[in-house]
Amino acid sequence: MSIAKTYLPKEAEERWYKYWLDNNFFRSVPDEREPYTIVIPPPNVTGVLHMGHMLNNTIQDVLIRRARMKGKNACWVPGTDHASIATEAKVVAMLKERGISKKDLTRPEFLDYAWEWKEKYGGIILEQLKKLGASCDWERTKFTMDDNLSEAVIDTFIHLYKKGLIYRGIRMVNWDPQGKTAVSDEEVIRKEVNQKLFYIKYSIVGSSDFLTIATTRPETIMADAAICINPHDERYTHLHGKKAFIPLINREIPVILDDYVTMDFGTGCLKVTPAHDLNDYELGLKHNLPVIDILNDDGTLNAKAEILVGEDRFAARKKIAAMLEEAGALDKVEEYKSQVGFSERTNAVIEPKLSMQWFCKMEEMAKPALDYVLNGDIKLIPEKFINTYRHWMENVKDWCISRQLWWGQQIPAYYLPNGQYVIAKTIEEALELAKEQTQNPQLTAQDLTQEEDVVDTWFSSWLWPISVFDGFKDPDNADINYYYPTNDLVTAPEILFFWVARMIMAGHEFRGQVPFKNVYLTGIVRDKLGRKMSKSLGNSPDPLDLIEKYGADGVRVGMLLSSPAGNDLMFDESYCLQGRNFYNKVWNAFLLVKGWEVDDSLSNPNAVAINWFDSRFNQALIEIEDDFSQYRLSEALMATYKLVWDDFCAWYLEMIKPVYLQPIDRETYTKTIAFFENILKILHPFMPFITEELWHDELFGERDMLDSCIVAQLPINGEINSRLLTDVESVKQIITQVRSIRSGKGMSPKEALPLFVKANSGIDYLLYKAILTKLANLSELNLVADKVAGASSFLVLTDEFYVPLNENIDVEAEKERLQKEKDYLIGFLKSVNAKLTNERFMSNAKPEVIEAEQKKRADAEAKLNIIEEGLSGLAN
RNA sequence: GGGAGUUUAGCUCAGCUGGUUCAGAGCAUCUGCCUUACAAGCAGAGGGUCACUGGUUCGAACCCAGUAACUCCCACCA
Repeated sequence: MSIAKTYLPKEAEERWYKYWLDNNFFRSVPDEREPYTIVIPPPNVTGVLHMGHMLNNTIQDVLIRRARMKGKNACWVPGTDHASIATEAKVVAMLKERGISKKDLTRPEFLDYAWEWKEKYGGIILEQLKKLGASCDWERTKFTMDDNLSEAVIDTFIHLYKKGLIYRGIRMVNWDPQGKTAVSDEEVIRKEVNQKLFYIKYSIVGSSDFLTIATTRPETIMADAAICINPHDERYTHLHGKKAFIPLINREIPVILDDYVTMDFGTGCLKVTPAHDLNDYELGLKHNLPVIDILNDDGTLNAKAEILVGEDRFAARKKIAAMLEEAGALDKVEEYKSQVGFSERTNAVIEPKLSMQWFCKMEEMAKPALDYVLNGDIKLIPEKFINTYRHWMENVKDWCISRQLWWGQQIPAYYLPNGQYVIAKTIEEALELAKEQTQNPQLTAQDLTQEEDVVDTWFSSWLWPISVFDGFKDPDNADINYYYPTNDLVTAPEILFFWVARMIMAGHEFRGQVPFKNVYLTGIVRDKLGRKMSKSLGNSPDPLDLIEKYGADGVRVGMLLSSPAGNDLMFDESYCLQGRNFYNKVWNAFLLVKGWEVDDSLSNPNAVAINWFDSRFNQALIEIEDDFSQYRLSEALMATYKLVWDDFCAWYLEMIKPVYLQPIDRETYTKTIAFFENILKILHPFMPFITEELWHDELFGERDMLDSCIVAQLPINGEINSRLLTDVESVKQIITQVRSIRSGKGMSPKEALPLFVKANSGIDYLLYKAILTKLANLSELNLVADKVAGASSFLVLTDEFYVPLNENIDVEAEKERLQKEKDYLIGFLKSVNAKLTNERFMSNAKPEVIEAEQKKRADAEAKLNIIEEGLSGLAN
């Protein structure tokens, strides 16, 4: 059992990261080079690295490092998002632990705690990104509540208000009773939930009749304003105009008619609860019904409920069911599945709630944002998302931008004593405006109160590509002029709408330009059973553990190996293992080359191998470039993987490697090192750590330290000798065939075999004698004019190969093999001939297709000839 | 309910404008090897009714229609 050679030591990752930082590799300032810019999708400041981040940031790092190596001025701007609800919730929880209640704090006191929290825990995720090797320009790190970024939020709010795009109004909004704030439609996650459908009897006033309604929310009956039935529903029309008693509280409500009610759902009767359901609200408006809001902001029942006051809505639901049962008003209860909205940030069940909020009109801004994508100014990768994007942009609704929180940018609205308000950046400006508006010069700042609400977090992150370059305060500064529009945005499809689309709107609105040219939408990371990774399932590996186990390079390669754009990625640790094995392979190839001793007196016997690999490398490079240009990162990586593992290690190094302990000639040595350098260059974006480590070895000579990352200038249009490439493919086949014969006969690889060639194709196999001899382990290689009797044989193209063995060959088996091949060729020729004699084929097919078929026929005929000769030879 | 997407080897995926009668890759599997770079490896091998049914075509994994299964997005049926 041999002991595995070591791979990249763990401390090396930290060492090289520090080296990059110390040498300012990631630092970017505007210069005369072409810029390449990515702004990071800012992770929540409360967040810790998860697998989605790993994928996302690996992709960004590959793109940015590649651009940097190609000589562009690559700038990756990192930062975090203040995430109002999530952060405020964490701070409240922290305060609770310390025995402090948010209620007892003033706004500034609370914010002090929040900042304290942010300073303490806010940088964790960015530190984690460094472990992955992320080459961000850390000096540019931004936070969505940095002074300039917050100021930009206020300025844009005022700008949009002045433009008439922001308004205030009472609307039914999605209320998060846990965060005690409104959230936007996009922040509501609908999930199917098993519920109960309660059938409740409402007795008709002045009669023994009753109506039964079905509801999932019996706790809201106290907020009922009417019972609605379909005007065509003959079961109930006689009750129209009558009144019914709400059970338990015995309040009278009217029975009304509306087409909205579906006759065949439930009982065909609908309880109308305008305060707690959007449809009911609209129905209420239509029928002029009162709005009775029985819920407090935290989801408990208020005094208007009359009963169960102070109880939580879910507790109340259970209790009221029991009470109804006792009162004989509960007809039955059925199991029922329905969609329930949950808060994206707190996971609380969303309550539709009528409240005064601030809104941003979207329609006007959506149009140009849609056009950018439709006309290709912004490319979505993969393209299939264009449809979804279009659908959303064409049906866009106004955006509720106010949040009843403290952590965030406070809305710059100031209320006057008369209830009116003014919008201004400062209280001084507000006072001036207020005096003007009220014609009252006596007003003082004390008369004004600023709006308590803050804006939605997305109202700051939609400015991100501009605000990170300070493009609001100073719209003509050197950074924004140089870096904006940015190049690629890499993000998850789930935030296409509430982030990507809005950034495009903001880009147009505030700079008249797209914010980025390409949007690469990654897949969702799932486990290998296809389940989304989540804390509750416990199926998400800790990325830092993976890095510990497989190395950052291994994990990066693992993430990329199976993540085509837009397709979800079924993550499995075995990919990381494959990544680790890969960089270990590179490491070992390095050890091999490193161990060679050069003898300058030797001449170079490897010209063919060197020329071949040179061509092969240039060919692969074109393929890799092409994959990258189409953002096919996993394919680019796989092409690189095969080039390195198969072509370089398995074939090239085996071709040229000298016998153990023998020296190598200078030319082969130099060329091989040059190849290796190129390989390190193409590997670097994928595996920055090991390539950096190897790059600095003395094997590759003295070099300017700073050059080590900027390894540009690959021979993109290098020469490709295609004849050599195809001939070597034949040579490889010959080698495989000989090995296969050996393995089929149970012979040791050490046993050398003779090989006789009857070359019909014109390939000069003597050119490849050294390679064939070495890799196929031949005792001799001879060209012959005639068939060799009694030998194992095989065909490559139309060339015949004979391996005489000591034992006699099995004539019958050989006959059978040849016969099989003959049958195949005959069938094949039949099909080719069928085409070539088909008039329609000849007249419809493209000339090059016909030509190809003709060549196929000629080749097959030649082969058939050889096989027939072989067969007749055996017959004798 | 509306829209989009997927279905190719055990697994994850390629397959560009339709053009071989072995439909490709990586991983996994099987067999043989501790051959002095690498057992985290080397050599060899096996593995597929391209979801199903029809159609168009000289020719279909690819185009069209239908069916089935799965996934995602959007949507107010209590």
